[in-house]
Amino acid sequence: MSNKPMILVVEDDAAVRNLMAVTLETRGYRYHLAPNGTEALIEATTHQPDVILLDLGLPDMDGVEIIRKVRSWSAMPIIVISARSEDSDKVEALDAGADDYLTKPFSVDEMLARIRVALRRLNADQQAVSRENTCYENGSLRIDYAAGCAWIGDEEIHLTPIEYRLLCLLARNTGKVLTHNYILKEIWGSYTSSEVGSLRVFMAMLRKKLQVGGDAQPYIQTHIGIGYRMLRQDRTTEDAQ
Amino acid sequence: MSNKPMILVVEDDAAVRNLMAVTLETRGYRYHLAPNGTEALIEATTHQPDVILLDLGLPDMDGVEIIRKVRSWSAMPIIVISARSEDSDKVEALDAGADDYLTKPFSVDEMLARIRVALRRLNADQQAVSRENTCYENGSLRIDYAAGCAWIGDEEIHLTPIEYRLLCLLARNTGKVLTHNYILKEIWGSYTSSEVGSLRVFMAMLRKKLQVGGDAQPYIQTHIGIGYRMLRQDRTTEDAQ
DNA sequence: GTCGGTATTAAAACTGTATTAAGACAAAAT
DNA sequence: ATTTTGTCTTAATACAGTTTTAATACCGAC
Repeated sequence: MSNKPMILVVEDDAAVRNLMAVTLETRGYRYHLAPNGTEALIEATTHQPDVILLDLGLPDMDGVEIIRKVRSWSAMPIIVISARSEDSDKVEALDAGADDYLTKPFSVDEMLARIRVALRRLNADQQAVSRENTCYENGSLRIDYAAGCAWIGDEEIHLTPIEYRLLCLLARNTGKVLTHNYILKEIWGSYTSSEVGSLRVFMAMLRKKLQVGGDAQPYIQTHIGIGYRMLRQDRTTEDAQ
Repeated sequence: MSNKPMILVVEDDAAVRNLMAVTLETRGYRYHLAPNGTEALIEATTHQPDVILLDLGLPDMDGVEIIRKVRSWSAMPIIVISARSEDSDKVEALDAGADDYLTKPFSVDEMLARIRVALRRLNADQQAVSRENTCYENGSLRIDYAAGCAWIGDEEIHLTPIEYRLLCLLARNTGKVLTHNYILKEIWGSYTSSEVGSLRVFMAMLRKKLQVGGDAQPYIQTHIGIGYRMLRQDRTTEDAQ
């Protein structure tokens, strides 16, 4: 399938046909139109659409016939759109091979949703592709916020919860000086003077852990009497050599 | 698939539930009944139905939630049967992963026809879909989502429903740290009733079962104070030797 | 040299975790 | 109905990792 899914619209009413065309176009679909059964079958074979939207009330051919013919050589999704709302009609079309059945008048949103169902089934695994870029990179330091892990180069560094949150806080404010009080409030919620000692211990720990594999880049800078700052390290050690 | 297709009916109204049971039985289907979301999830994993008929108005859980949860480990057909006829409800359910949407009151014949559509597609998929689409592999661990089974090497490991869903959840998020709360919400639905203690027991169980046949790869990693993570184990034990 | 603020280290206190076993519970079989 | 089988939860124990506390060494400024 190319980037945009292709929909074949089989509908004899020109007004409805055009409405569908506009709707599909604005939603990012490609489409072909067929006003009758004969052309529908030709279009279906020549353009190999991803989904067929099929009106049953066609002038030249019974809609169920079309379903059977298409089904004889293809399993492409067929969504019937029909004015007939009798159970027998639905059952007949569905048993002939249709995948879905919408009765007129129908909601455009519902139709689009059912098209998405058909497309989703076509390539079930393609939906997982859209993955956010949740990574932070700085020098050879990399943080994957989604995974909740950090690496120096290729080596993962194990961080305790407080260490990890501290690193994230510094990373999100790279270049900014964060005061002791601000950090304590962000990490511990509240602060007392005695807790500054803990902060220092964690900073020492972080710095030590950020030095694995001979990576001696000074990520964390001390600002005496104020707080700490994460420095931007654009060149990695690999690049520098 | 065995001789008779298995349908899971999720419906809180006992009268409707029984009506469905009778209908399905006379048409030659096997069935299981679930009056709420929690039991629905258990049934879905234990009996591996061919189709789920899902009422959205359940007492304990939002129906769309159930769709999402089931979709996280299975592609089994889900036909929603709901009293809500709003477009937005339909779109939400369909986009969450439902395959079809029927509004009450509905025709029994139409329902049966739409079940046949789902079953027909299931058969087609099972012939067409290759193993890679439905299988997860990591080291010598293999999960077949379609079959609902897991293996270490050539040895199948028997998993209880919760264990299986837990493993799938971890597998789907290989490399990511999943928090306790997230896991509890995904598996149990709500994390107020159950406690982290149960989760720990299941994790211990899973780890033990993943160690059959001298395969001592550490698949599941603990992140203290946070949660768990499934590690990628690219080299299998066979390859390593 | 002394002083304020800081880095580093080690051990104590604490919290969270693995594991086991026993009891509760539900489904299937007799 | 009753037993059997299997699963899930709860509770108890020992254990590991994390965080804090405290003690010592450091560095620059005055």
